[in-house]
Amino acid sequence: MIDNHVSLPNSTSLSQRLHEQLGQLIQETQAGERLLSEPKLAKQLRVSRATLREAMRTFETQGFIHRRQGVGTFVVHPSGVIESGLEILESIHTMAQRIDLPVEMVSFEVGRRAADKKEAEILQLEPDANIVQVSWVMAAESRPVAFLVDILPEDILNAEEINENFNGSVLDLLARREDISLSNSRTEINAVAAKPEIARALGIQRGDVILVFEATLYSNQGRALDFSYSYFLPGYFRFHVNRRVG
Amino acid sequence: MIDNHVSLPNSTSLSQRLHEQLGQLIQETQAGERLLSEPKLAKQLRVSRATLREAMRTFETQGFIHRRQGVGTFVVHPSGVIESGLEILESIHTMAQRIDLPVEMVSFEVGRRAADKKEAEILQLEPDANIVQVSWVMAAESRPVAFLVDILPEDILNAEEINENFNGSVLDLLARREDISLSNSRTEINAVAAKPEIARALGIQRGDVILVFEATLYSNQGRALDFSYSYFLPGYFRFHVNRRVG
DNA sequence: CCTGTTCAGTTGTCAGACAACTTGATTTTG
DNA sequence: CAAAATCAAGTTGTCTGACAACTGAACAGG
Repeated sequence: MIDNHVSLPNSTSLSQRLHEQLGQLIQETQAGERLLSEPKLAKQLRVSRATLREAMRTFETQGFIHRRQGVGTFVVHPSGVIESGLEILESIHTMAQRIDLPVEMVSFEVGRRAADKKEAEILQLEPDANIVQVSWVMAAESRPVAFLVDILPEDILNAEEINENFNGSVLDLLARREDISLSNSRTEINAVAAKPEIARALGIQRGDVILVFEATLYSNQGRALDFSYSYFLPGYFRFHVNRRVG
Repeated sequence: MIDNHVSLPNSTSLSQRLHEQLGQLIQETQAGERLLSEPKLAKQLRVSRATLREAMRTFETQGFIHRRQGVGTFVVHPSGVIESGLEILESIHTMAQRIDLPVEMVSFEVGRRAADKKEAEILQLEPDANIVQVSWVMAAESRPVAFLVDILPEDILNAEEINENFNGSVLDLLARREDISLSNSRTEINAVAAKPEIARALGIQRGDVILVFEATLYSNQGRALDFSYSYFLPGYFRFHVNRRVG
């Protein structure tokens, strides 16, 4: 057995591995069941109790386990796949792959124009600064199911770069970039009646029901990198959130 | 100065206080700014570094701070109020109060009937077990804005208890109960066209756009306590989620 | 039967230490 | 002089061992 004191290349992999192991353990444990005590679990997973507790905190924060002093740690509700809800940001493309839904990109447009007032404010730009707009329609089984629009400052991503590398997700494009580090996205959720241009893109009637996400993506430095509208045809996707009691 | 080693009544208040203090500190710090180093911050907040780090994990998990080994901890995006998104479960009633929206309960029904197949499965009941159904319409400025339906096993909450204590939220009712401890809720989000009964309740046209939440509330033991449909008239509420990059 | 006590096991918190990493200044080297 | 290598200080990541606070069950005494 390898002593965990040896100098491994660090690269955040210990936390990461631990997180995955613990997540798997929680998933394999039935709701209501107790976990091994912290000292035992720490020994078994070959980490210190402090490190284990930090990892546990992430799951507690998300409501998957519940700790009671003097009693133990209990699994609350594995409920299928952990972290497949909205709390983790992933591209629609990745999401579709995960549920084995074959999709295609049926139309694709890149434009360049001045930002309007709302866009400038959200993206923290001077008025009339230039933005790049990427929009496309995603189809499953030859049927349009989502209409995606991304709006970015021109200095983040220019039109050429998009035309070269776009594979169905601005998010994936940004994630591969070395010079920027993505952090999180604030996503507003709403239901609307389809406006004519949306209806046309999705092949539905004007006024039909649409689920829309309005999201702002931030870098680790707190800069707004991307503002997007995502219009989903109800029924093809199931979005859920795990909500903790306050 | 008081030594923090004295025996205080514990009651989870240390973690709680620390969480609030840290949350406030993060909110007061501009996006991109660095926090004090962990040893300094721990000394200032009068907790050990280990405890501080656990608290920081909760904020990191939610994407509010970002830690870089060897560099420091940075605030990502305070963005107004922390934890006001969907990740925290609160009643519509509480939510309305928080944004100073005066609301009233314009209709209210309690019924008792056998569970259908879907309900029995979700609530983990035998088929044809009895359930209690509570439904009501919430109005703001004399206009219906939401239609709420709660479905509970009869042994959790009986009709009499509801008639006595209902103040506009089954969640608040359950939260006050000593014999059960709430944990989390899995909430599915969708957009639908209003069915006739919903349209009637909300005073809109059949087929109008409605935002609907389908939620299952779980206890700490992993039991499903409540299954609910919440129909929201778009525009009166703003729901958002903070999504971490995976 | 009921009540209070004890005890083992659990999570909560602490202090101090070292490892790994980053950054910028300093020194060395070509 | 310029570039590369080294160093130093400061930061987060992790470990160890310890004690406090709490819970639940077993136990003793009424």
